[in-house]
Amino acid sequence: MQTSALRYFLEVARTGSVSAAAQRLRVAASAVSRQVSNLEKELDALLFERRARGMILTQAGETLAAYAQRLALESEQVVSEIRELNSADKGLIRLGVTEGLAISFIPEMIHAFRKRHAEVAFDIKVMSPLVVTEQVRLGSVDIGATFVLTSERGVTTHWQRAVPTYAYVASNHPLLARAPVSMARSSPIRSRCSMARRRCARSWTSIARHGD
Amino acid sequence: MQTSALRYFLEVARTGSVSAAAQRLRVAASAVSRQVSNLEKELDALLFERRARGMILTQAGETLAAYAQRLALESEQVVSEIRELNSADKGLIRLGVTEGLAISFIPEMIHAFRKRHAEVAFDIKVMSPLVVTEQVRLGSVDIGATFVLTSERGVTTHWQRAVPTYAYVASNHPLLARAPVSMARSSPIRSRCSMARRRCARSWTSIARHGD
DNA sequence: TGCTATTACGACGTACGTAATCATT
DNA sequence: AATGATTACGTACGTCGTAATAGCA
Repeated sequence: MQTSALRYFLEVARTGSVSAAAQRLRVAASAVSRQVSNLEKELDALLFERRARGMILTQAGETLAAYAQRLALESEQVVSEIRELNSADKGLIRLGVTEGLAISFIPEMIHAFRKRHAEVAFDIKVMSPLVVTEQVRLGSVDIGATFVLTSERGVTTHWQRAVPTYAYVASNHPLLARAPVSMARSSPIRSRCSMARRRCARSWTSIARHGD
Repeated sequence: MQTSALRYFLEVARTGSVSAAAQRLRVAASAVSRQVSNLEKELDALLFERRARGMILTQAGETLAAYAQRLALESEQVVSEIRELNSADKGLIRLGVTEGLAISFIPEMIHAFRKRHAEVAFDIKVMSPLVVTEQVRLGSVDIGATFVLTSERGVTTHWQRAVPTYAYVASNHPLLARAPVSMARSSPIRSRCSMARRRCARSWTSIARHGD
């Protein structure tokens, strides 16, 4: 992942000797010596003091060693992060959806998808629209489904379609007097009180994924 | 400084296109494509989604891009830090010394050294022993000279020698009654009051440099 | 003389560019 | 067709290892 010059250099800094570093790295001493030398030429600075019994870091060397050390750790970390990313998520798609979609729309979609890809599992979380976009951006979910989102940085809208939207109000609500309404039985969930369903507007349902 | 694979990858991530990245990097598109492909093989993860109009980062790609971005900045910073380190300090040696040495010991040493290397300048700062070791560790001075320092992390003692140490007291001080003393004229600096010089013990004068 | 780092040089590998090939619209 | 990514292939440059050389106790 990182350039071999820095790996060689770092090993020399650790062991204090070109030959010892070469042994650990399982390469010829000349290779190590050359890489260190190239590094010094590129940086236009001496990295080591050459002493009879080995190499001692100069100030510039100390600076570079501290950097290389940090870099080695971070790179290690990032690589393993990426590795587990695509092994853990293989066959698992995490969805973040708003309440309405979780009931009606998404289950059908998943059902259809799993007919063709039975090996894929879904993890569905229900959340508010704002949280959906946030989770998408953070990468906590792979795909978000929500109502119109004003274009958000870090989130790409990949698909959207219009769906009918309704307002549920009590049957004696004043709003019912102001426009034509289509009455309907309330859904089982809301059966405790009598409701009227009124068409309001077309709203956009969006499927969004983490992106630019 | 950093591997070209990451530079290429980062440019593709920025521009969202292999050909655009190649143009900016002034290399063939095939070279860029190959490096990205190699990176994907090495990490065993897809970094981009290939779309008709270009390349879009996957989650793994986002992770790597964030890392590569940070790395690019840090590496830039370290390189310039090292560059200015050895250009500014060329021919200038910053010394941190304690008071006594600044008067008697160091000037002679510098004088002798400059007979052979007239092009080297010295910047002498007088400070307390504790501060000397601290400044050495921080790299604020190149070389510190002080009395015995208990072994300090981050500071290497390169040279030390025994020097006679004296206590100066007023000539009528009670201490003078308790042991043999060798009287001496006070130094010009201290000529305002009459002093007696008394040998106390051998103390170690140390030359220390920033190191391990 | 023994230890270590560095340079010389031939062999191999990697990265590049040109050009042909895919894939998508 | 047109745009953009990828693959094929020959060349050039870089890196390696062996071996010779140089610097320091």
